[in-house]
Parts: sequence; C-alpha cells; structure tokens
Amino acid sequence: MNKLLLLDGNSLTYRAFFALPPMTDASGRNTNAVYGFTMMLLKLMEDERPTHFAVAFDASKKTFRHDTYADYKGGREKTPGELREQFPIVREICEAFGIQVLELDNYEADDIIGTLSKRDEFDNVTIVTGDKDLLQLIDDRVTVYLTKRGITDVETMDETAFKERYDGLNPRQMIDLKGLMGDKSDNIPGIPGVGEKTALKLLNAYGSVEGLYAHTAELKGKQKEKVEANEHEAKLSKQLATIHTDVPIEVDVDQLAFHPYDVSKVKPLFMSLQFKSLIGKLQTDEDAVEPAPRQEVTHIELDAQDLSRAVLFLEQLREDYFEEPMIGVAIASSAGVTVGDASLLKTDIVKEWLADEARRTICLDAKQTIIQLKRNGLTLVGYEDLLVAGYLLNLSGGTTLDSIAAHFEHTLPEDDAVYGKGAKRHIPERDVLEQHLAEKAMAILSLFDHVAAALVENEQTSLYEDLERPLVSVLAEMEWAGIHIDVATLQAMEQDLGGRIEQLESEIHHLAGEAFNINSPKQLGVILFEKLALPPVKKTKTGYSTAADVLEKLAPLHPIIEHIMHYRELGKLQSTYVEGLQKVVKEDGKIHTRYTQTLTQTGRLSSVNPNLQNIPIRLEEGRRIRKAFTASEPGWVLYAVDYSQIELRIMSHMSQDEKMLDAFLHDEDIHTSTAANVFKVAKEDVTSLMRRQAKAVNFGIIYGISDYGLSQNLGISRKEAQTFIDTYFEQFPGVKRFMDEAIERAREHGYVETMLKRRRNIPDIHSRNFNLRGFAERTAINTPIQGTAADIIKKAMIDVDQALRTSTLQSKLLLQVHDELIFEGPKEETEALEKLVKQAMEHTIQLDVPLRADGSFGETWFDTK
DNA sequence: GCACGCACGC
DNA sequence: GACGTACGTGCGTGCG
Repeated sequence: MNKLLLLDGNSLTYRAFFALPPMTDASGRNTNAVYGFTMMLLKLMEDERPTHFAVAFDASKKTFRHDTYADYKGGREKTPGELREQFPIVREICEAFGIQVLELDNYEADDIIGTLSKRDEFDNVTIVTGDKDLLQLIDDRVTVYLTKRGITDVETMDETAFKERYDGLNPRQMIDLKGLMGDKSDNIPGIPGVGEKTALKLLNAYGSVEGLYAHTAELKGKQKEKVEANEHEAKLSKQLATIHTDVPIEVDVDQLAFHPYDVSKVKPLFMSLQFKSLIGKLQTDEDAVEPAPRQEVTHIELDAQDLSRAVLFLEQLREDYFEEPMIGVAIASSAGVTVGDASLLKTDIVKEWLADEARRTICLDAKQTIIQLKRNGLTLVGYEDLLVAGYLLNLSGGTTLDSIAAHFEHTLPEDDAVYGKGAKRHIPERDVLEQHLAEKAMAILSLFDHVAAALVENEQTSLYEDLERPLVSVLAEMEWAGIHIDVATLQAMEQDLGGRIEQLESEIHHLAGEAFNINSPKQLGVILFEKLALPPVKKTKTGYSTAADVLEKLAPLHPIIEHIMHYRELGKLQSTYVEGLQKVVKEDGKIHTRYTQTLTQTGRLSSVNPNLQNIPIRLEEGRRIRKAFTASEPGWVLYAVDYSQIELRIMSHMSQDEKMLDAFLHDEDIHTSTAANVFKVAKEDVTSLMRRQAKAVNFGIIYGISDYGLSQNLGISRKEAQTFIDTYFEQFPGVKRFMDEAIERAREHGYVETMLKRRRNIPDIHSRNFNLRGFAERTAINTPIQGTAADIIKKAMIDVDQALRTSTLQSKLLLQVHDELIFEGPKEETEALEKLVKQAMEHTIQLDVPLRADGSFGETWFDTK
C-alpha cells in the first residue's frame, strides 16, 4: 500500500501566518507561520502514516499562466515581509523531517501536486491545502483535506463529500465552476454577475463552459447578454483554473519515500525556534513513528508446536469481545510461534489441546479467550491468565500487557502504533499483523513465567490459583448467560419520562424567563447565579458549581431549583438507564455485561457495557428500572441475595474490638449499637437522627473518608465531625488500634494486604505532602477491609458455582454487585437454591463473627426486595 | 478525542 | 496550615 501525502506548502504557510498571533524566537525572527505549519506536519504524520511524503511550493512569481494572462494574481496584496521570511524556515523544517520539498520554475505548487497525484505508483493520495482549486484533482484514489478555521482542523473532501457540497457536480467540473464565477483572489475574471449559485445551476444544465456556449440561445434576458459578452473571459478563466497534471517534475517515487524521522535533526531546530511545547510532541511522535526493534521470532507450523505449555492469543481491534471479531490467532511455545486466523482453531490439534485440562493454555486474558472461543463453538478447559496474575502484583501503571512487559524490561510494539487509534483503528497488512501477533504471543509466554515467580515471592500463589484464576471461568459463564430485559417496560418508561422531562423543561425555561440548555452546567450557572442572582455556594475549576448538594441549599430560595433537581433525576434515568440499557440489549433479549477483574485498586470487580453495578435503587423512581430485569424463561424467577454489613463484620474480626464483636455476635443492628455507644445512651433511646449519624460514621470507616468527608456527608462542621470520630475511637479502642497498626504496616512494608493476601502498594505513606499522606493513611485502613470483602464474595462465587455444578439444579449465577449476587432459576428450585446459596455465602470463610446473607425471590429484580 | 461536571451504585 | 477528599462507569457539554 503506497500512500502519498502531498502538502501545498504556500497555502498552508500562508494560512498559518494569518491564523496565529505574531511569535518570534530569541533572535527576533518571526515564527508564527512556521509554528502553525509544523503543528500541522506533526499531526499529519501521526494521523496519516504516509509511506510517501512531499511538500510543494510555488517557485517564482512568474508562471506559464502569466504568459496567457498578464494580470494573473494581479492586485494581490503583497506578501508581508514577516511571512516571506518564514518560507525558508518552513523548508528547513521539512528537510529536517526528511520530507521531500518540490518546486519547479514556471509552475505553481498546484501543478506539481496535480502531476504527482496522477502517478499510478500510489494506491492512495491525500492532498492538504487551503485552496479549493485543488478539489478538481479528487477521484477515487485522491482525497483533499481542506483546512478549516484553525490550523490543524481539516475537512475531508472525497468524491462523495464534493458532490454533497457542490450540488452534484463532479470534481473535474471545478474548473468550469471557476470559469463561470471566476476567482477574486487570483484575479480570474469569470462572468460578471455569475456567482456560485448561478454557476452551479448553469453547469447542472449544460455540463461545462463549452456546453453552455453551445446553448446560449436557451438563455434569457440579462443573463443571456452577460454570458454572451464574456465568452472569452469564461474560457480564459477556465484555462487558468485548470491544474496541469503533466508538468516536467523529475522525481522518483523512491525520493518521496517517507521514513521515521531523526529526532536528533529536528530537535536542535525546534530548540533554536523555541518550539518548546512541540518538542514534547516530538518525543511521543517519535515513539509512535519509529518502529521498535523487531524481536526475533521463529515461525513454525502448528504440528511442530509444543502444546504442553503454550500460549493461545486471540487478537481483537477493540476490547468488546461480545462484538469484535478475531482478527488473528497466535500460538506460541518454546518451539516457536504459529500465526494465522480463526481457521487454526478448527484443527484437531488445537481442539484436543483446548479440551485437555492438564495442559493449561496460557492466555493474556482468559475470559476474553473463553468468550471468543464460545462464539466459535469451542470450549477452553484449563487456562492461565497473565493479566489476572499480573494484577495481583499491583504493579504501577495499571494492568496491561504493555505495563507488565515494561515492568520486566521487555519491550514490545504498542497496539496503537500498529493498529492506529480512535476512528483510524484498522487491520494492518498481513505481514505487519502476523509479526505483531507473534511478538505479543512470545511476550505473553515469557512474561507469564516472570509473573508466576513474583507471585511465589509474594506468597500469592493460592490467591491466584484458588481464587482469581477459577473466578475467571465463573465470570465468563455469568457474562455468557446474560440477564433478560423486558424491553417493553423500558419503552413504556421512555414514553412516560420523555413527556415529564419536556414539561419540566418548559417550566424551568418559563421560570428562568428564557430558553437555555439545562444540561449545561455553564449555562445553568449563568441563569442561577447571574440572571436570578442566587448566591453561589461552591465553585468548580471552571465556574459555578451546580451539583446536587448546592441545589439543595438553594431550593428554599427559588422555585426553579426543585424543578431542576427533578429534571436532573429524570434526565439521568432516561439517558443512562432507560435509553442506555435498550441500546445494549442483544438479539437474545439479554444484556451481557463484561466484568473487569484486573482494574480496581481494592480487588473489587467493575462492570462495563453496560455497568450493571450501578442500577438505581435508592430513589423509588429510579428503582423502577429494575422492573425491566427479569428471568430468561417462563416459570423462572430471580433471586437476589446480599451480605449484611460485610465490611463492618470484617472490621470487627480484624480489629477484635470487643464492643463491635459483641454487637455482631448478638446479631444487633450495628448502626443502632454504634449510636448507643457514641452518644452514650441505651439502645432503646437511640433516635433516628443518632442512628443516621452513627451510620455515616460507620460508612466513613468503611470507605476511609476524612473528617472533612464526614462533615460534608452529615452537613456539620469539620470540628464537629472530628469530635464524632474522637468519641467513636474512645468507645471502640480496638478499632483505633487496628487503624494505627494498619498505617504502621503500610509504613514498614510499603503495602497493605487483605486476609487472602491481596496486596496494595501505598508509596505515598511517606509523603511530606499532607494531603497525599492523609489519603495514603486512609487507604491503608480501608483497603484491607474493602479488599477482604472482595476476597470473600469472590470465594463465595466460586463455592456457589461449584455447589451448583455438583447439584442437579438448573439455577444460574447471573450478576455480582460487590456484596450481592443475583441468580435465576425455576420456581420449583427456590427452596433448594436459597439453601445452597446461603450455605456457600455464609460459610465460605470462617470469621470470629458470623457472616449473614439475606435474599429474596421475585419475578423482576425490582421485586427481589 | 479529551477534560470536565454531574450522577448512579457499593 | 496544608484545600481536597473511598471505589467505579457513563452521560452530556464544550473545547481544540
């Protein structure tokens, strides 16, 4: 694939000069046009990745067009000196990047571009210019990027876009258009009184300038007179506008070849021009443009593989494995790599391998692999998972193949560099793809050993082998099963909400005295705090805060506020849930979320596309969303069961605080009990306010919030919040001791651990920055609690899965929401299911207080309350 | 495409 | 005194 990028040097430099404010370097040279041009250059190199690259300039003032028409480009403002002096620097920049600079005596840049664009060595040509004349060069291979207002913003003009813009005209008719309407800037006359509208109409009727003059008899009145009187001008204008595609430019295709640029040549030039911000871009561009040194890979045939210990890697362009196709398959072992497509999977060798539990297949992401294989009718039995194993090491910089590789000093090319990113993501050429897949598969093989060794070092092998690894297939089954959605319920809600939102909107606009976008905090801020002059309670980085807690304070001051709050509530439901969920219902009538097992800092799962871990429950209106979640078969029901106070039970176990242990051992209401202690009253005398405040304190402990956070939650002063905390610690000295010890452990080891040895590094514990250190200390306390809760429910999931497998029940685990599991099953199984699930959840681990799991059945998720 | 403000859950 | 405050995902806006 040869891809030629052609820049109109004059046009782009000119445009940059007028678009940017004046800039100079240390020696006083003007640099704004150079700067703008360079920004454009960097962006194009990054986005377009051409194989060939040239910039064309106008050579001299005189061209062959002046021979035809002496006044060509006459009356033009003289190029200002501040701009003229920048052209040589622009050339210098191009040369430093290794881009071919072209110019030709007697011809304009347009003609050079035109000639090169028609060379048949290129599969694809992109021209970048601000000059619409060049649009005439568009064809099925040639695309023009027209610069828009800014510097780096362009409009893509291909055949379709051109037709759209010019009322069905062909790009070649651009010259006829110019012939009729002329061009002020080039002093091309055209026909007086004919503008774009008239010219388009005439061309649609007669096809060309010549066509028009063959039919002037059909014209009438003034128009006829003007057209007839200006035949010479029209034909001359067309001639002038015609770009020559056969000029004698002597340049080899090889001379246009574009290679990764040499930073050592560009950087000094940038330094002297004082392009500091662009130097930063240079380095990242360099990474992307410069191909990483290729790793030696030995390609072998499948039947030469050693599958006793081998990697299976299935590549996708994007992460959604329910939607994305496999774009390639790589199998790697110590014997070498085999690369191919999905057909590799259908071979007997592979089928046998995947079905053999003793030969654990090493995956980068086993859940992705399992689902992709399932989509292809295949089953993976025994697996390892590099990302899951790497996650447990809590390496800095997230859990990706890249970050794990970087940690073990293994370099490999980045996906974004090979596939492109965003809208430009694409399958590369076959040999590029195969090399990339081979390198990744080899990296997975070698990194897995390193990570496994590190797990042994950390005493985390059991955490991996007995918890996280088996959880992968449990999650895969849950995702694959999906949860059924009654779309009609959502449609009905959409209708209802739509009407109410509209009403609220007009009421709000009425009260504001004008229409505005309520969803724009910026516009809302202007209405509330300027027009209505309400007192701004809080500010954000960018302006007034209009967050819910602010609105609550403003509610008594103006009737518009409660409507806005209501509007927000309904708008959120509508866009995120009612509309959002319908968008992700698959053909089977179900939603298949994807859980991420390797993301959170605490060991919890997260859920995406959609997130089923934040379906509304607190407000009744939102809770109704849950009516749309139903069992997938007639005669089946949902069963939702959640751990009661699991974090506080863990807290009591870990801290061994007597009062807390006692409360749980006597199965007391923990918030009432906490309130009785903190407020020093009998349990019977605890008021609802006391209980609410005690609950907030308990909540604060679980989530590791600060006195400030607590004060915000309770709407009290920071001092009062601190008093609450002090009294709490007085009453629960074991908790205080536990917290101090957690911080001490973090200081000593640099990390904290959960009961099952999940680890979180806390480097900021030694920070001299008060905020960072405070945050680190709360993390040291909170992570062992929240993380242990995550350990426990994960273990319960594995136990429940195992128990269901060995039972005769048909019921299935569908969802996990941090401390809650949701199942579906036949009504006849409810009793057995409840017994099995409660047993597994409550006894998956032995604490010094009992674990309690409470559940209920319902036709919909809403009804399981 | 990205940062931000906002809002939902645990 | 420190000025920012658990863990996530997703929506809409507004900017380059």
